[in-house]
Amino acid sequence: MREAILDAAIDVLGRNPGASLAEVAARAGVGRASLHRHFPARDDLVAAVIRRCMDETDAATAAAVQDAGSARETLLRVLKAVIPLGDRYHFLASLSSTDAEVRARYEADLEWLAGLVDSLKKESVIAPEAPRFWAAANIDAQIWIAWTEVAAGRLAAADAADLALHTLLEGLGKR
Amino acid sequence: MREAILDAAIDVLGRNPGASLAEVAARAGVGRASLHRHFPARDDLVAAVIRRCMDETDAATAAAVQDAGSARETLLRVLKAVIPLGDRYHFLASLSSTDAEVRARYEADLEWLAGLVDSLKKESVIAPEAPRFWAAANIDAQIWIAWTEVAAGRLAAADAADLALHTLLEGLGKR
DNA sequence: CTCGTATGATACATATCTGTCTCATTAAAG
DNA sequence: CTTTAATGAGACAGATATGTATCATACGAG
Repeated sequence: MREAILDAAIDVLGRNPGASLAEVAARAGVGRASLHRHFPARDDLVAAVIRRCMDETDAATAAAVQDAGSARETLLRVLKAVIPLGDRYHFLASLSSTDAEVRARYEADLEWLAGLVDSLKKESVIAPEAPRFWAAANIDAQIWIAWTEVAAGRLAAADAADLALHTLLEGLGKR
Repeated sequence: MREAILDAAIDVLGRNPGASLAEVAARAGVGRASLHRHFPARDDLVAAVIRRCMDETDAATAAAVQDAGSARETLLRVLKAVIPLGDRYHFLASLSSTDAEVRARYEADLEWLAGLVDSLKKESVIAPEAPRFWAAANIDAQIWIAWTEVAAGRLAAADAADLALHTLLEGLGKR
């Protein structure tokens, strides 16, 4: 029940952040009153979805990092783990949350990504002259693009992470 | 007057697509009634902003393409011309328009970009094995990232296009 | 200066969304 | 089978945004 509502909210609010709760309830196959029983106010629902999205990406990345040897392998594992969660990204990007906890976690995630960039530089995978935030933004962008292309059916899910990693490190130019 | 309202709408609705027309009018320094005189309904305003954004990007790219020798030079000029229009991108991305004309123009722009990718492949700038839409999506992403970093003050505007082009073609990896 | 037009402020009716409440029904636990 | 809790449907009031209408004022053209 709770889960069905949260899934529906990711889908509906991800496409249109201004959608009504009636739409979310309908998508979840649930009465509007029941939605309010689980999430008294709209903000409660939004906060719960944000928290759930972040929990899932954190868990996915944590599992991916487990006994990964190099930073490059870590990056590839993270891409493989996170690209399928692209709809979560879409949802988070579509909102501008003012919640303090949410903002703090977002900052922490960004800092973790920047730390990964540092490691990649230390291991000579990423060029040292690449700006830190530029690199982090590019990783994010590759995740976004890969998910979009997979969702559109133009790219096989199995190929997505490798293509993203290759593009990120070597670009699209002809050798 | 009209222009001031459209500028305000790009700013306000770009940040928050659900913002009220009162906010747009206030940002424009205009009475709410005057806004309705120029744009009878909300949809009229939104459609006008979309059309204006597309006109500006089309004009910018058309000027950039003027007597550009190679496809690579065309790409660089387009990046230089379009990155400063990032707020227009932000606005367009924040909306999901159902207007037929708007959708048709969007498809046309996308096809133009894909055609540029084809030219880049013919000139051996982009590797032939790079998927067409993947490449186009990456060009879009570089524009987005570059504008974001410039807007955040982390990147000099003069460096943005070159960095974007370099990242697009050669990636972030160490040579 | 005078007239006409555009603007801002305000009031108003309408529509939509939100959150609460009630009630009948259903499903599960005892 | 009985009881209890959860659900769906619907009614309801309040809040907010929208679109229209009115009126006084300021600004510019003639």
